[in-house]
Amino acid sequence: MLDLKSIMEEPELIQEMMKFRNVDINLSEVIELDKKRRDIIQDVEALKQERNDKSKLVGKIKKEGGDPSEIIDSMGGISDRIKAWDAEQKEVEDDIKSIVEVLPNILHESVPRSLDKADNQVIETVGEKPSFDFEFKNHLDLARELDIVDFEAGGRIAGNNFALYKGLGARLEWALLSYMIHANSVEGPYQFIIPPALVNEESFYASGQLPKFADQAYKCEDDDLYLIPTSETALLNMHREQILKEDNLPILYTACTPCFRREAGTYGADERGLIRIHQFNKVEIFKFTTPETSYDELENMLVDAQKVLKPLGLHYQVSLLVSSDLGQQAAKTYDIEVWLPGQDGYKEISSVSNCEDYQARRGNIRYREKESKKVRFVHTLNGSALATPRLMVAILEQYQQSDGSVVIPEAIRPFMAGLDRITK
RNA sequence: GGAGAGGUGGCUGAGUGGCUGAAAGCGCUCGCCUGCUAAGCGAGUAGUCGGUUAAUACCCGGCUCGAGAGUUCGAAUCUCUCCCUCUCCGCCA
Repeated sequence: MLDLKSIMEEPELIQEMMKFRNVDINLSEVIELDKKRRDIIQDVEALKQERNDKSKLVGKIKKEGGDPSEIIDSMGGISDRIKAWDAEQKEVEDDIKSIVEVLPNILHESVPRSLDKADNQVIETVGEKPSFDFEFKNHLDLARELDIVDFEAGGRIAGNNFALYKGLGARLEWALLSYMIHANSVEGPYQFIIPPALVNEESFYASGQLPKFADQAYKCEDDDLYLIPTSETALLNMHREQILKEDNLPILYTACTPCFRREAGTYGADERGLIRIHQFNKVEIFKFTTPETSYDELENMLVDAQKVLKPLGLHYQVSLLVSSDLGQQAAKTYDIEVWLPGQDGYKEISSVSNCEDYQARRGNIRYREKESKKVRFVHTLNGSALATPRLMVAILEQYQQSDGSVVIPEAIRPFMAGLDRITK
């Protein structure tokens, strides 16, 4: 959620940013509504003051044994009038909120402004494209031949675009998750969390999923709970409605959860198999920081995500996303894209973002500044480190051998009882 | 799911209609004192919105004691609904 005050102060600037985020908005309506809101507040507060003053007087007169009925008579209907104004105020505030809450975050100054995703800037390339001196296979063929992923069974159990890992496939999946958790929380500084995979409406709102992206979520109607699309949704809300101590910041968490996405209307022909499925596992890293440090922490986070990826020896690149490619919550995002031979392209395997105070404001997550003792919104950052289905695709495709087997990256072997290869 | 208890400031915890935005303690901050990383003394210490302002400094006012609705001139205190936590029982991985 954007800050209403900054909208009032510099609407042109924000409108301009929204334009580069593909959002056409005229903020003059919000400004009008806010003016109306202030007018109402002033009127209703004058009435409330009168009510309070007179009520106090009644108490005083009664205590002194007098007769307050004259004053009580003079207050006829004042509470009803207040009630009416209160309702109107709420209406105006709801109108403002309904406009502002669906606006995306502001842009950090370092974010390239473009409406064309092709302008994403590759800032780093690691490793090289593997070259095969045989006819290489895509992950679908490999998985079928090695019998490690069963889409048919997944479809039978749940539906289309649900995957089922099997045998060594399941073990590889589990090993990857263990490896990543280990990298983040044993070798890295993140505290390991296993949060609920279902969250309530408040949590879903705070993370930015509601109201705009309700149609992308699986909802349990009977309980008003939502299946998380990422553990970010859960981790953010660990501190919802709290005031943290500056001394405790930054707070660093890593979590491993299944992620659930309806992906309504997003499936393309090039995204069959494990590229885009309704349920997948992901290891997330998350930070609560002060505003002053959040961009340094973002850079650190990008390094941390690569610390997980690099030892796997995969070829990948890092991109700085342009304005129009950012998610709603993000003010700045780096994507890590791994090379997938079967796609003849790079696919996002991690996305590292600074959401600044966008989510903190929605979830009312604040901290007390040590010096000034003032209460301020924290900044929140999230990143994947990493998402497994695509990681598995990358390993299968990049590590495939001419005989159809797949070599397991060395870093993963300790998590697979030393197994070094998946064969038929 | 059933029975009972409870949800108050950073924390613990008083408070059953006006003198309570809230005792006391802890914690924290500042000052004083003390020949030493202790103790003592004093003061301060919720958030948010609006007005005012150069000011996110004062000052004035509104709101907030789990959430919402109600009774009343007036509600942390009374009534209703909902949510959550704890204890016991039941059920179940």
